[in-house]
Amino acid sequence: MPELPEVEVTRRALIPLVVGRRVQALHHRDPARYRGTELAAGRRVEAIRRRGKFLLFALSGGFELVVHLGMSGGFRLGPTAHTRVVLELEGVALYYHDPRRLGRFWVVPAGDYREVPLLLRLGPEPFDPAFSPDYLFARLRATRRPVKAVLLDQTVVAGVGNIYGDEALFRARVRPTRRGHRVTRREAGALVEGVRAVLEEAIAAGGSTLRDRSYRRVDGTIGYFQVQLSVYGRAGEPCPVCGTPIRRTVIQGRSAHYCPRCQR
DNA sequence: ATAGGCGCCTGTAAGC
DNA sequence: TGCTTACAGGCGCCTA
Repeated sequence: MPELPEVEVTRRALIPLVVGRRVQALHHRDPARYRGTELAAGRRVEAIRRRGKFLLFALSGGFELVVHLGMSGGFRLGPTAHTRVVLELEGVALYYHDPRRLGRFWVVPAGDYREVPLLLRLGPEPFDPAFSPDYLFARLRATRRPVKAVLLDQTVVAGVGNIYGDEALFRARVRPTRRGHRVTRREAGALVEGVRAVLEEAIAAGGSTLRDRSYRRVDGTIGYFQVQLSVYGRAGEPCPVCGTPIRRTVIQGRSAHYCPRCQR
């Protein structure tokens, strides 16, 4: 399911349900995927933060529950056919739904992310001033990888995934296959702006629910940003700007969509 | 450094 | 209809 907007929408929905409540128990049958969860029992949830695509639940007593939703994870208010973890809190239960089981939980001492190497290596948040045109330009200039691969690299910027990567490139009018070192300073600036704009709009729309309808908000409703997607999943359809058919290609083993006329 | 492939998992849609 | 294949919002690891 989730890229940064879906994770952020999840975070905002969970705050009023969870913050201030004590965790009574955390049930599951997969200690390899959901690690150290016995450490959460009896602790109060003090805050929920987000870093890239990770959710960070601050627990009383100096612990933290780190959650990564993988491709199909999400929280629901009731059980589903693919409930993998049940979080029992005072007065509420949360059901972690994850058909593909690619999501992971870790309970760790607060801020101790040695078990979550990617979290340690994450690049700047997209809305942080550190994710600046100069910064992105420098990162692009240093590599021959396709620019889309650079945007998907969580150590470059945290939270961009396959959908919003394509959309940001479309807005910046840069073709996803372009090599990093051939991106101009001006284009790097447009990419920073494109990433921020698309993420912001997607958060405001409650995230994107694609054709398979697998992404749902915590209350079970869908997100509406898919109606505003310009290129993602639209191969063969006309570009919303110039009408040229959208093309699909593969970069890093993942589909990439672009307008061959608007994006050079 | 980087591309390509596979693995982790399961579900759904498309193609024959 | 039934079977097979491709593909899916993520990420880590291996080989060349």
